[in-house]
Amino acid sequence: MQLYKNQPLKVHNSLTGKKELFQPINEGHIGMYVCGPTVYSNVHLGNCRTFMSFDMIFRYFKHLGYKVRYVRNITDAGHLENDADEGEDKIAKKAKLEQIEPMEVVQRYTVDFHNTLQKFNLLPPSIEPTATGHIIEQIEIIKEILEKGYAYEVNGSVYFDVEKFNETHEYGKLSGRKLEDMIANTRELTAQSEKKNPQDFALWKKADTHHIMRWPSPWGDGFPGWHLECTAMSTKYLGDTFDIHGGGMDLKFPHHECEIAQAEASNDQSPVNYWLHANMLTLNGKKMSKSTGNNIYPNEIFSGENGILSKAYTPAVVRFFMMQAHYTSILDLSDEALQASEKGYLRLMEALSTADQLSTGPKSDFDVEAWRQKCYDAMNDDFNTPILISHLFDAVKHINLIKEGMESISENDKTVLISTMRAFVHEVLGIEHQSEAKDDSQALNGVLELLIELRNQARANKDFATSDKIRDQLITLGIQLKDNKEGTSYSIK
RNA sequence: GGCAUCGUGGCCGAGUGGCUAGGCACAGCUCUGCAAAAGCUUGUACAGCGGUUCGAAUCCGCUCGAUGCCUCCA
Repeated sequence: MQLYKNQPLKVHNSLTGKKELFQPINEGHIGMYVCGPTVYSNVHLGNCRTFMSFDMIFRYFKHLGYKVRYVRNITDAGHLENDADEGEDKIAKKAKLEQIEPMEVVQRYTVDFHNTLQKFNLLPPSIEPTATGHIIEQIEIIKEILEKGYAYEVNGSVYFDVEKFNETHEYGKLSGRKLEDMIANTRELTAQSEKKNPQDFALWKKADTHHIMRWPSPWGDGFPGWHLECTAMSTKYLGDTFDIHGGGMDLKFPHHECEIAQAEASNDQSPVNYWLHANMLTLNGKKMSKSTGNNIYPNEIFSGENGILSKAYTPAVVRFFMMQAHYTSILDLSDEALQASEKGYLRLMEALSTADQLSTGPKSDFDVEAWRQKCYDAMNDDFNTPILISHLFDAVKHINLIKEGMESISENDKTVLISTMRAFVHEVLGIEHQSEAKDDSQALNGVLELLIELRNQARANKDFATSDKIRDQLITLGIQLKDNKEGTSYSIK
């Protein structure tokens, strides 16, 4: 029996603003689309948070036994830089700036994107389609929308007619906006545009003579509008209506609003049942953004080379830090917060390895089954990872108590405890034990055994100068000696 | 200006009508040659002002403040 059958899951649906019981269109199967990055520069940490949140969601679905088709696109064309007429896409601009091919830009930053996500232990999506690989599909959708009368062509560009669409549909339902309000608010400026209304958005843009990224179309050479690719790729791989669409909060309007409009205009059905939005990561209380310069790159955190943090943090620590906040909450990154997370992370990892060595008794002093269900309850409540983690720490406490001989656990409960801990920490949260000085374990282990023996001899001889020297020197190397009743062990940070 | 979200103890961060989330830091205790690690114990916080209620941090209103979107952004 699949887990999902007895673990009812609630998700916060941005479309209704409510937590709803999640029910996939096809039992046991989930189609999920998440807006991926535009690959015109390195991913910053804020991007990573969003993808990490959906990675956790993807992982939990899989853990529950669902078969998930997870589509996350790569935007390698089409995002307009400026308004209307001077429209130029970011990738073309960057390519011109660096005097290289647009596809070189795309390649470089796609590789960076994959490398970074891999460090953060993100699972690859099932399909990672590119915008440039789906130009034909996008053109087809434009044709459909034109046929239905929700778009118009001007000088080789095609625009979506928002006002017309709004007569029969509800533009703004996702972001809680009303078209009348928007019109009332934009009366100033924005004249001399090709668009009938400022709210209209491009489905296809004419490429001027020196525009490098261009494709032929029924309306002349040009390139697709930036909302269209997601409609094309999501419906192609997941169907006209699919279960989940995710993305960053900042994409809610206009991007996702436009996706809904395009899909409804072309095939008259609401494309998505559950819209999920991940909230922003802030730095010094401000949103991280490439354009304002308020950002930090993942590699700067891993290396410690940045002007913001006091030290380096491993990807696992950063991931744990992010998992300690709910995905729908704004999270502020700071050195203090990362330090606190690092300690908590180490304690959790430590408990995970001591759990294996726990000796068992005839009965358990703690209700492992009830605890296990609490972990599921937390995740079933809109993927509440902070609560899950609080329960994991509850288990940490018991593990340590059992180790100290103050509580006991039965063989069976121990097995459940360990497998549940592992499942949630590794499988669902995607947190692995990463330590910097790990790989040379064989030799290092022997050396440490020797040092521990020498130290204990010194202690026996009351030569504390020597024993303390060994202990203190090791701690500066990140190796912690731990004296228990059974002897001395160590852990590497 | 419009729309939206939010304001929780020293810090981070859950929760949401009555039943002290959790992490980190701090303090005391146990352990220790001294420590560290680990364990135990302690913290009555919910922006302000009104209102609803037997009861609100949690619901409603207002005020103040923050953030996001309204132009490309995860």
